Amino acid sequence: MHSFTEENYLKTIYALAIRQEGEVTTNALAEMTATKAASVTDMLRKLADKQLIHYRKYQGVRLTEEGERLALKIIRRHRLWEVFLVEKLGFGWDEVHDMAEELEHIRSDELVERLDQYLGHPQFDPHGDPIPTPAGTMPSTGYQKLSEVAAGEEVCIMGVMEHSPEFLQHLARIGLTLGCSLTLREINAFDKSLLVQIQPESALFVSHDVAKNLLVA
Amino acid sequence: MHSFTEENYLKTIYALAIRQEGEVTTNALAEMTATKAASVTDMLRKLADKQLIHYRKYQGVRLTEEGERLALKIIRRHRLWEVFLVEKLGFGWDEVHDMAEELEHIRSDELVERLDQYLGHPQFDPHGDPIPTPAGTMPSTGYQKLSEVAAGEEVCIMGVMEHSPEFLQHLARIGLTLGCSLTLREINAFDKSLLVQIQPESALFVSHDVAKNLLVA
DNA sequence: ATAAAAATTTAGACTTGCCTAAATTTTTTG
DNA sequence: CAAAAAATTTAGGCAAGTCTAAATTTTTAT
Ligand SMILES: [Mn+2]
Ligand SMILES: [Mn+2]
Ligand SMILES: [Mn+2]
Ligand SMILES: [Mn+2]
Repeated sequence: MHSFTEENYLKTIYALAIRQEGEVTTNALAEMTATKAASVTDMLRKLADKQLIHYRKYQGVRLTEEGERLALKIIRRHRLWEVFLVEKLGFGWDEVHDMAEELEHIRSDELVERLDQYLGHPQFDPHGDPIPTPAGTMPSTGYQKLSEVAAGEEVCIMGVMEHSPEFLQHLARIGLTLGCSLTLREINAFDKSLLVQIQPESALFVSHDVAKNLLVA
Repeated sequence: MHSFTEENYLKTIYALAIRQEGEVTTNALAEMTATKAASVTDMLRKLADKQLIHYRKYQGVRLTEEGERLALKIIRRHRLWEVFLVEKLGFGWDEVHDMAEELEHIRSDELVERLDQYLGHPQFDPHGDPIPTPAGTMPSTGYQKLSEVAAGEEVCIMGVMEHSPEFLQHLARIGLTLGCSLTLREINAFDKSLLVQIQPESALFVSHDVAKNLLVA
């Protein structure tokens, strides 16, 4: 079987690989896992030995098919537990990440599939992220970042790219929630902040930092 | 914080301490944790340093107040997760122990208390074991072992002292379930097996090994 | 095209939890 | 009560995962 640590590395490699095309670097992994580059190198050798990654010294790293299958399995568990915590136990979407980070390592396929059924086979987690299939494929969403939308368009908030409690609580404070539809009125040339309209009466400014972490359709 | 391993040792010390009065021995712990005596000694020194146990070399070990509080906290989590797995996910009582063994280490008091509420504050787990209070006390049940009941008495099955799938599945096979009431007809002098009557029509023999693992009231 | 800078790997060490073998203490027994 | 047996602890080591410091490779800049 695989250790918690190995599972976390696979998940992190997967996340970094989709964020920026190409091979994932040692330093990027060190930053994400809050360890040092030397420790990452040790683990990469181990994962390569287990055929979970393709690894060439100094050249970066890429998941093998088996590695990606495993990464998606962990992500599926994480997101299903997040749905459980929000839908059944009544936690806020800003509170569930750390608990799911532990629950995702509980080793039972039967448990995950029963949980999925109990939750009614949800397609998305509380942050709008798609839940991988039991077979190990990631459903694709056609979402784009709010920061890439053209002025004048009307869109609906479908997900977030950042899961920190700070960001999620900030969204709540300025009145943005999942499912909320809005019209992009203006894009400020100076700081790239956006003027968005939610209600007919009320408009608000959204910073570029926020807009690039909001997924819309 | 405490490691999974430390938490498991505390739980095991608690379990051994109630089974046989007095100090818990190194060998007993080694057997229960499926490790060697030398490893147990290492861990006992560590738990004593953390003031979780009273430990005198060669003399055995006993939980401190803080150690017992912690042990009961882990047991509470274990039993609440077992209720969840059986009541909400539909697992059998013979399938849930190993999963609960992992879930009990998820570090969030808020999670446990919300789970408790979601489950309707259950008093007993699927095996009839009482669930410790949030304050850290173990509710006492007046149950006795079926092997200690006198012939002629009518009793109700309230719990089991053994959680292995083998034992629980055997109970199902011979037709005994939690809550099932029965009359003890005879005690066989040769092998201490018991003749018990469930339905007016049907009686069955129960071995001493089974009877001493059944709790009744 | 080199030299400097940045990224990465290697070397050597630490912690946790476990092991085997040997030493020590306690208990049992003749 | 002394010798043998049993229980326990100590000594020394191993694997996983981490670290710092030093060496090596790759990238960037002059
Ligand atoms: Mn999350
Ligand atoms: Mn999520
Ligand atoms: Mn159990
Ligand atoms: Mn139980």
